[in-house]
Amino acid sequence: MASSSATASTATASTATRRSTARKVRAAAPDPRDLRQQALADVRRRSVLDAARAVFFELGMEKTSMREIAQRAGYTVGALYSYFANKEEVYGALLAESLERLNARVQQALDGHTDAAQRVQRGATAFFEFYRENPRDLDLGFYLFQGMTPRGLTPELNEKLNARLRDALQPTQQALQALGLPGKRALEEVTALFAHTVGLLVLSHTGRIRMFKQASQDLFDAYLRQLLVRASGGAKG
Amino acid sequence: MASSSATASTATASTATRRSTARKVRAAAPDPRDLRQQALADVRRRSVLDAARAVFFELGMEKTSMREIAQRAGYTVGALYSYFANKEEVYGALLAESLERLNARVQQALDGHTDAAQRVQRGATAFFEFYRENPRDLDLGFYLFQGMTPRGLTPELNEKLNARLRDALQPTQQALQALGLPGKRALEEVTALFAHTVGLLVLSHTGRIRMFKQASQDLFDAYLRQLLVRASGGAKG
Amino acid sequence: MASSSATASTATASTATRRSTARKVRAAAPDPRDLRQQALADVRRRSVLDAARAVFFELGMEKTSMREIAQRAGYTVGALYSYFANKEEVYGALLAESLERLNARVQQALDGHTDAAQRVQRGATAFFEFYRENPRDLDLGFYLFQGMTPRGLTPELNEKLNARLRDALQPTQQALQALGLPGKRALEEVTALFAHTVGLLVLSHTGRIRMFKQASQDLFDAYLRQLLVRASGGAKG
Amino acid sequence: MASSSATASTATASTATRRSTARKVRAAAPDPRDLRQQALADVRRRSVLDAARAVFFELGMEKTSMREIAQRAGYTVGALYSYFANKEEVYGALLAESLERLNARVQQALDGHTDAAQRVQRGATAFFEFYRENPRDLDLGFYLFQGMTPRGLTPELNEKLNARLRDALQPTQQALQALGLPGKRALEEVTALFAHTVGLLVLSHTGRIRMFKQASQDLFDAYLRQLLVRASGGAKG
DNA sequence: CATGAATGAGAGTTCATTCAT
DNA sequence: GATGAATGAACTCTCATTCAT
Repeated sequence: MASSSATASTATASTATRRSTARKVRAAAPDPRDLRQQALADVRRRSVLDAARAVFFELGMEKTSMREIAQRAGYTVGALYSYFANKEEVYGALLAESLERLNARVQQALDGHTDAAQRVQRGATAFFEFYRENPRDLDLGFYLFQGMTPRGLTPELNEKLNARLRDALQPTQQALQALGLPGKRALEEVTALFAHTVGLLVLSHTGRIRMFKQASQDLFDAYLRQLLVRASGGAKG
Repeated sequence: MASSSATASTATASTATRRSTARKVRAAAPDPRDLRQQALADVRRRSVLDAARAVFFELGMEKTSMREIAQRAGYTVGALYSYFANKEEVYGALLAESLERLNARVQQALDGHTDAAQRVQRGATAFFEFYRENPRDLDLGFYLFQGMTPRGLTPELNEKLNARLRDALQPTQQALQALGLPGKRALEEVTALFAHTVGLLVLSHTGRIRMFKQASQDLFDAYLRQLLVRASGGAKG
Repeated sequence: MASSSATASTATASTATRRSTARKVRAAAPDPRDLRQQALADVRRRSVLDAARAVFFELGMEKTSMREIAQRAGYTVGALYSYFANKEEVYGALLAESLERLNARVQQALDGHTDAAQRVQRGATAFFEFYRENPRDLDLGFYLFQGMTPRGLTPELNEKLNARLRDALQPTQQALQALGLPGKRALEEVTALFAHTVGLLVLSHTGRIRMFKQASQDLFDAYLRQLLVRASGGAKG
Repeated sequence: MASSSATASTATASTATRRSTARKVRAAAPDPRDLRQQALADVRRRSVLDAARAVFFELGMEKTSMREIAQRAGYTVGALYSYFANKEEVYGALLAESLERLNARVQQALDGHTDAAQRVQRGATAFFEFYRENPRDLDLGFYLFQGMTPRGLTPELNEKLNARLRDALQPTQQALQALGLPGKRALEEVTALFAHTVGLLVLSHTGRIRMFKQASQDLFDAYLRQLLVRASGGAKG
């Protein structure tokens, strides 16, 4: 499974960015006291993140401030900076979380289904619906790549997030191959599917689709039907 | 052509938003002095808009401030408020302008071409390329519908902008009908095309497409090819 | 009548403050063209004042701006400065007007009444009710003496306004004398009456009287009754 | 005494308005460090208030700005917002303070005096003199109820301030009852006294009393004398 | 006389971030 | 690790007033 190793990646990264934590480098025999500290820190970091998500989902990007997050989390402003180097690291962590939820949703949709066509259908739909139902998660992704300063999105973080995004689409890609599409074609189709999905969501989210008196769900279904026709027929594209 | 009359609409509206202009109502015989005043005002408003566009294209949405625009335009901050009631009205005007450029580009691409398939191909491609080449114009459209407060985007302005956007896609829609698609199907296809385009552009713009090692142009071409197959074949969708 | 000469004072003053009106000093034989100009100017000045009053009564002191007044009057901002040297002169004129209305109201209440006790009662009540019904007129008076810069309230204007205020109270004072109070005592009583009235109005206006669960009208009536007892009985105070 | 417990109320409230203080709830054993922090905070808040009062008493309401207060207090503008949520909260605190001083003054004047007539005389005079000597304290009260936006004067604060104002007049009211006036009558008289006082002060403050060539002190004394006659005689009003 | 663009100062408020304690 | 006061720069917007035309 493509995501088997990636699942843990965000968790291990969770405290890596902490500043000025003079942890002694010690290869083996982890001090139990350190472990408890670490666990505590993770719990607290998570509680900050929960607050951040709540604020962000309620008030949106513009109105989300460190003050507001701190207040909601029951911390003081300064305390946040023990867990996150800056505001954008908070967003980075939120996005990472969001991608985990996305992957979980997709996995769940596929669980127990082996038929390739069904896997395409179910995987893609889960992806689409996740974002349609949670438009703030879409915002999150956009902010990171539009508004963030370089330090907010390090190449490493970027690659990690990309990997998780690919993970969410990979089952669909593999199912397309199972249907007979060559690897290259399967990649193309999954990318196009991704783009189509994002486009529909953006237009739906901004109310731009209504202007054509169309529903995003219908359009998505139509696209998916054609994709399956192409894939099953093994069309040359 | 749907856009023939609409082209001028934004231009005449350009000074309509100015506050406290208590011009006496005079039915006929436009005072040449008034005309010159009006022209001057338009020139100045345009120069502010030019500055705004420059700042916006350079620094992006977040970093664009009234101060910055004023400085670039060679005005004081207060002076801007003679031309625009608030910051969001500036954005509104920028977006209106942008849509005019988009329409011009599409019209130009279609000019002299009568073959329906060619018109689909040229119109859609012009649309796509306009935004691919000018990603900030895409941002503009997004901002207005995500971050704007109610007063920034009045329902009237919203409808006007929507209309211009539809104008840019209508030639394609009509060409699809000319190819044999029923009206309803043509509308669906043009909406899907629009969504696909936006999706590709967003992913391309945020670098998310590279992650699949794909080029947005190729994907767009592929989508267009399929669309033409569907349209020419009169497929049931 | 105390106000006989004063009635015209504000009218003649109305255009005296205009700046840069290079009217030739000419003792006699007024040029009919000048007269017409003058009349026109007065009409326009009045229309500005009407707008100012409307704005002020609607929006209150804080929200009343030259912009707003100009807009309401159908003039541009700059034009106001042809009629008034500055904002505070507008307020001064408004207050003068207000005092004229006050005097008219008092005169009307007294009209045809010759009984001294009745004159005290009617004159004082008219005064009280004028301000109770038009609290903005009270604001006007306060602003001038609290917030105005020296240039706004010249000693001359101050004296003129004071005179009109005295005019409004003088009938009451004279009636008190007619009831038998010596001049000094009548002055004291009318001043005290004035203070009491203002106090009640201020408390009523700011909602401070409700806190004692009292109505200003009842308290005023009670005060007036005692005053009449004192005056009629010729008490020693 | 009605005000015995109320005296401390404003003091304890002094830090209650601070934002985002996420102090853990701890029933007993107040951490001495917390106490010191708290004390420090109170000292600083007080120093801001002192600066605000100084600025306000010097420049008046209109010219008092957050910038000016910050400068005088030796803080940056932003720092003020740690202590007060907005400008009007500063005024609210100033008024609360002012009312404390008023009450102290009245209490001191009454201290040790048991004769009812004397208590009326001394209590009322202390009230009058406090505001005559400190006209800015009068302004403070007026501003809050004229210019403040809703959020500046919450109903709770309003009630608290009203209560303190009543406290300052209650001794007089009770003394009037001790002199034989029924409760209702005592309330009426104290309200009328209050109104009379305010009226005299306003006129004195704005210079309108001089116009009658009267001194506010004399008028106040005369009013008080009559009041005592009424109260002692038990007149029906 | 009237215009209306422009000034320039100033308003209140918000914010991410820092740092002594 | 946590506090919370403080910074300092930034923000949008408003205003009375001036002045070339």
